[in-house]
Amino acid sequence: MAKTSKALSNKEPKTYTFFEDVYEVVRQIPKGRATSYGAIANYLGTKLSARMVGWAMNAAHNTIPKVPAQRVVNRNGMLTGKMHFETPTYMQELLEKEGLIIEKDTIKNFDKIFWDPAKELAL
DNA sequence: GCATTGACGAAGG
DNA sequence: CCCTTCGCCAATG
Repeated sequence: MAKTSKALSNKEPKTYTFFEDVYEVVRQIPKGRATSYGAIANYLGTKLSARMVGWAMNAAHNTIPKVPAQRVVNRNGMLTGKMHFETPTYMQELLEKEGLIIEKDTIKNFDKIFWDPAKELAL
């Protein structure tokens, strides 16, 4: 699990395990909850590279079904990636529809709705 | 093949 | 408390 693309650089760079793992976790985030890149990275064992999670999300735009990336924000609860959506406001709208409260591009009560995969999915 | 960048995060000043 | 720097790994120029 969580193998790097280098490890499987056979000639089919489509088996991005790391990316798929990220998508899988993100899709399991319950409605009305949110998590951070670092939390996912921590769950995947690459906590020192939370940036890779964000990088994975960048490619998530082509995945089917679409990954609810709006539920993934930075450790501050800020919608840093909203600019990568179809529209800069789409991310916030989706979250608000799920019952979350966004204030100044930041999720209110983020510490309460925070969903930690390493804890909730804790195996 | 080296330098820069990036949807992050923790630490230091 | 705000801002800067460093680390991490992969992709891109």
